[in-house]
This record gives sequence, C-alpha cells and structure tokens, in this order.
Amino acid sequence: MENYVEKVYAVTRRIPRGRVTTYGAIADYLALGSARMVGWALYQSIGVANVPAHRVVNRRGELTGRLHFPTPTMMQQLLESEGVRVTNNRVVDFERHFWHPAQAEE
DNA sequence: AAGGTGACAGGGT
DNA sequence: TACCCTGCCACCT
Repeated sequence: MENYVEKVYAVTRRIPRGRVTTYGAIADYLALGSARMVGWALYQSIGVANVPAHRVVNRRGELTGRLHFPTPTMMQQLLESEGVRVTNNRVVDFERHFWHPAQAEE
C-alpha cells in the first residue's frame, strides 16, 4: 500500500453489497489517523472506479457525504438499489446493516 | 509559519 | 435521540 488514501480505498472496496460501515470503523481498523482522515480520503475517491463510497456513513447512519457526489441524491439512490432503505438522509435499521472491516466478508 | 477547515467520533448533558 | 464541546490530523490559505 502506498499511502493512507489507498488503504481507505482497499477497505471500502471490501464492504459487502447492501452493507454499510462508518468512518470511525475504517479509521479504527487501519489504526491510522482519525475518522476525519477517512472522510478526507473518500473525498479524494470522487471519480475513482470501484470505490463504493456510498456505503460509508457517519456513526448515526447519516449520509453526510451525499453532497459530495455528482448529485445530492445519488448516494441514497445507490444504497436503495442495494436494498438499504434510507429515510431523511439516514439509513433505516443502521445497526442491522452495519459491517465492520474486521469481520469476515461473505 | 500559523491558523482555519472538514464526507468524524465519543462523552457529557 | 439530539445538541454541545473537545480531540483529531492532513491540507490549504
């Protein structure tokens, strides 16, 4: 791995379809920097292929990064297309969809 | 060089 | 759950 950003991309790509995780979980798993750094790294991911940034939300399950997508509704739309319901910019049953990088992927 | 900013989190109230 | 405050750390003026 070259840098912090690449590591964040790698972890983000491992998030299973239909699942979500948090900035803090990624930062914790990488044991590097803080959650803010993860947010910054994902901001860099705009335009990078195969980085499902829409599966990363904040600790409350809110789609705080939606305004950074090409369109403000894309993030929610992508999640719903994977079976994750979103209401008022928040993931419904967030805890049920939560996935931690440390747990085995399915 | 110093201070402001931000796709955040955790703890207290 | 929500709101507020503080810690966080790379980047950009």
